[in-house]
Order: sequence, then structure tokens, then C-alpha cells
Amino acid sequence: MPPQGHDPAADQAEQDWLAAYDPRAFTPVAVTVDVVALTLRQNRLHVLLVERAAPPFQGCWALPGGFVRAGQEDLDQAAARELAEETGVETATLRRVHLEQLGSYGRPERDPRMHVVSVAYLAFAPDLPDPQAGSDAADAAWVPLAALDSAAGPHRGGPGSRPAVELAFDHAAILGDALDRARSKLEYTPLATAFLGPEFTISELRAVYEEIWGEKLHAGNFHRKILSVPGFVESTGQTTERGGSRGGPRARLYRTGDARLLHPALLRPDREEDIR
Amino acid sequence: MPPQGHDPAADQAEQDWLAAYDPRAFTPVAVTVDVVALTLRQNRLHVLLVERAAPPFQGCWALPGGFVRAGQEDLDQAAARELAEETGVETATLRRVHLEQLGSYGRPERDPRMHVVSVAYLAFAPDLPDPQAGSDAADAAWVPLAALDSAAGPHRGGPGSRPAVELAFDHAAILGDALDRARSKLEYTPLATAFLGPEFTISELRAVYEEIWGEKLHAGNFHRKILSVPGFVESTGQTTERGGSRGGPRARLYRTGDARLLHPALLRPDREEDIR
DNA sequence: CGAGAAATACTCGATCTGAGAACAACCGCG
DNA sequence: CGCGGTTGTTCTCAGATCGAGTATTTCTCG
Repeated sequence: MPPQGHDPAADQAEQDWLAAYDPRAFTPVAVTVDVVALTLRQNRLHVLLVERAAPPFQGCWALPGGFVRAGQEDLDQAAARELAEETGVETATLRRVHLEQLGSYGRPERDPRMHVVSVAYLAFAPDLPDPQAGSDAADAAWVPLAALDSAAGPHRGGPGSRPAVELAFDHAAILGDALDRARSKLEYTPLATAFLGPEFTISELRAVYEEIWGEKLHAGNFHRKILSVPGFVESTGQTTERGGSRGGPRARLYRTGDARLLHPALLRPDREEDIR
Repeated sequence: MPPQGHDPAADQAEQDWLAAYDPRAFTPVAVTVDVVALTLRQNRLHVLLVERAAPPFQGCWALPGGFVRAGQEDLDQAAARELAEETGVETATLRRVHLEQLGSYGRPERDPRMHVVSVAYLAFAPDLPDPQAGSDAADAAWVPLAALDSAAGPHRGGPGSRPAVELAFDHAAILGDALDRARSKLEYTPLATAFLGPEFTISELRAVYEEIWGEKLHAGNFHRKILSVPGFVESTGQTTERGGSRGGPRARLYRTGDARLLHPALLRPDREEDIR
């Protein structure tokens, strides 16, 4: 609804015209960034959430985020800042976090206060310490995705699903899109390694794929595939100190290679949802 | 820079705190949508541009776009509206146009007037009539990409490149991202058909791929591949009335199938830029 | 020490890919 | 009308890739 006046259409035309010269003449739209930060803890996918300290949705859990500082920062910078601020993640550790833009959400009713456009970001983080709640958050935590069934993709939410945590705003939808994106990013980029430390074994890498895709993978074929993709991983020449906790030989260690795209890609096993 | 006051940091903290209750307290950021609409005319890729009637960048060509109407519309709606308004594309024809969000651009200096965040959209259109310039445009036209070498991908801009048209704002960068996205969308979605009429031949489809990827494709293999991907195209049982203008038999006609993702995908021939 | 588990390597048949050839239908031209 | 050249479509064939299964070795745990 337009602010006030008799003829909304005329008002709009007037505003359009004014805005061609001065965008300040426009009814404001606020811009926020929200970050879907994913990590693996004990091989379980977690998302970083904060508990809102103020209305709306006070007491609800939400994605970390906040308003873009007008004239001061780029969207990428804003996302990195919010991630750091709301969680106490050091700027140094931030360098080990992959951060990319996910998409923007602008339904007029998505925030009850006013029209807020949110630019969502997706982050892949290695296992980080528990977060510190920032200024406008009552709490912050890595929440296992299993506690949020509702928003998750096709692989979760079977029978016996827990009392799902309700997310504020449209953050459940954003999280859903983020998971879709994450799953497909693993297919054609080497970003799975962003969930791991600087050195890792092929099995650890496979565990990342299995948890995010929600499917068991054939160990032998996975091994062959990873090593055959040029630039995905490079050997350190070292092995783990000990075998796995349940037996097995010591595994060779690798670090991330210099590839930015996997060629050929690692495709998910038969997904029939592709044909409409 | 913050508006006024002594200590910028304190100002910011104050604003952050206020905004937790009322986002209106924030220095405003404007939100626009800009559309990169692509089409093929005589098998050449064209982008829809408008000539700016007002400063800044008056007289420059720019992507069609405009401010989001606060409280009234979703981003997708805004993009469709701008596309229709600035170009005279009917809402009916709009249904044959594929429109998807590309990404958001928010460098503070990207608009000299104020901090403007632009949500960019990517559109694939069949060959449409010449556009009508809308209210705040001096002109509108489908511009061949060859006239814009600077922004284009790796396949253009050889020697003898024309006097490139300069685009307003950061629209050259947005266009570059749009082309990257378009090229990769052809790989794993059936969207190439969005550039064609309701019925088309495999050769016409191949021409779309060749123009957008900038590479000749093997006709026989392409044919086999297209027909083997379930749901990509379905036969109409008809053929063209006449053979091609330079000879050859009449070609079978197809229409778009019901697949939304191509499985398996059509991958571009060897791209070595993938490994960093 | 023996059972079980995991890391890695190897095998095999089915499938897919790229390159090329075959062939027939069709154009425009002389 | 007939001919050369072009194009749509199908085939062939060798190499790469894939999924599934197996083998071997080296661990940990009890």
C-alpha cells in the first residue's frame, strides 16, 4: 500500500518520476544480509543460528544477519561482518570460511515491520568453536540440522521427527534453498574440503559428501573418482598417525588442490526428481 | 561515510541498536531490479538495453530496471514489471519468457547518487518485436552482443573489435555474470528452448547452443544426445514444410518436454579454465 | 590372537562420449 | 532436368567412465 494520498497510481507515477532524479524520494526499502553458515560437527550438518533478543520474532531462532551499512560496505563485506559480529568468529578464522552469495528475498510481508529485502549468503565452515552471541542476539549456537526437519531437503523428516525449531521470518525457506545449493555445489566444486581441516583423508571427504547428500557412497568408486579429478586434492605424502577408531589401516592425507571446478563432476546417485 | 556527528563508530552502534526495533532508523539503501534479457535474432545473441534519459549516465545505455516499489511487490514481480514497462513487452508474451534471479550487486559507489543495491535478473526470450522505450528511457533496443565486446566472455573480442558501447553503472559486470550463468544454464537445464518458438528443429536448438557457447558442435552427437535425455524434447510428429534454405531434407519438429533438469547434462567441450 | 572394519586397488560389464562415415532428402543453379 | 553441395539423421567404433563387486592389506578392539 502506498503511504497516503488519494490516487495510488498517480502517487506511484510521481514517485517513479522523482526517483529518476533522486532515489531518496522513494518509500524506503531496507536491505539486510543473512548468512546460512553450515558446518559439520561429529559428521553431522549444523547451521549457525541466533536467538532473537528483540521483536519481531523475539525468542525465535533466526539466521545471523543484519542491516547493510549504507554507503559503507559491499554486500560481501556486510555478510562477512555479520558472520563475525553475531558469532564471535575471528576475522582470521574467517579466512578459512567459504562465503558466497545465495540469493535475495524480497516478499513485502516477509518482515512485519516494513519491506525488507534480504540478501542471503551461504557459508561453508570447518568445525569452529561455539559462537558468542553478539549484541542483538540472546544466544548463538551451531544447531544440528536434524533439529529443524521442516526446512530440510528430501532426505530428512521421516517418521519420528523431533519438535522442529521454528525459524523467524522466511528463514526456513532460505535455509532450504541453501541446502539445495550446498548439495549441488559439492557436485561440481571442490568446496567439500571447506568443511574439513587443512589436511584430511579421502574417507573424511567422503563423510562430508555422505552427510550433505544424505546417501551412502561406494567407498572404492569414490576413492577412484576423487583421485582422478585433476586438482581436487593433492597428497601430502603423510598418513594419519593411527588407524580408524574401529580398525583399518592408516589413511593417506591430502590437502585441497588448486582446482576451482571439478572436471568431471561428482554427480549424485540417481535422482528422479530431475524430470518434473 | 556516516551522515553527521562526532564519532562514526558510536553513531553506528546507536543506529544498529535502534534498527533492532525500527529499521526505518537506518540510513536508507535503495533497491532496484535490473534485467539482463537475452534473445537470439538471426542466430546472434542480443541483450535488451535502454538509453538513459536522465542523469546519472544520461545518454548511456543500461540494463532495463528500476526501483522496487516498497511494500507492493516481490522482487520477481518487480523484475517482470520493469521488463514489461521499459520495453513494451506484453504481459501475455512475458509468459514465454524465462526469468530467474541472477544475483545482487551492492558496491556503495556503484551509483553516484546513493548506495543502491541492485537485484539482477536473467531472462531468456524468444525472438520478440523491437521494444518500445518506456517512460524514463530515451530509447530501447535489442543490441547485438558483438557491439559490447568488452563485457563479453572469452569467446569474443578478438582483433578488430568494434567501438564498444559503454554500459552505465556496473552493468557491464552484471552482463558478464549473466553470460556466464546463461552458458552454464544451457548445460544442465532445457532452457535453450526458451530462445525458440513453440516448435523447433534439433538444428535450431543446436544453433542456440553454438551461439551462446561460442563453439561449433558435432551435429550427429548433439542429435543423439538431445534425443537421449529424457524429457528434454518431444516429437510433434511433424516436419518443416521445406528443407533448409541451402539444401538438406526437411527436419523433424519438436517441442519442449517436461524435464526441468537435463540428466545427463550436456557439457561444454573441453574447458581448461576450470582448473585454476 | 582372531574378528571385524576400513583404506586402497583391481576387475568386469554396461554405458557414454567424441570422431567420423553413410545415406537420403532437398536446395539452387546451370 | 540433372548435378553439386548442404543438411538431417542414423551408424559404427574405439576410448573413457561408471556402478557394483571383490581382493588384499593393515589396522583396532576385545
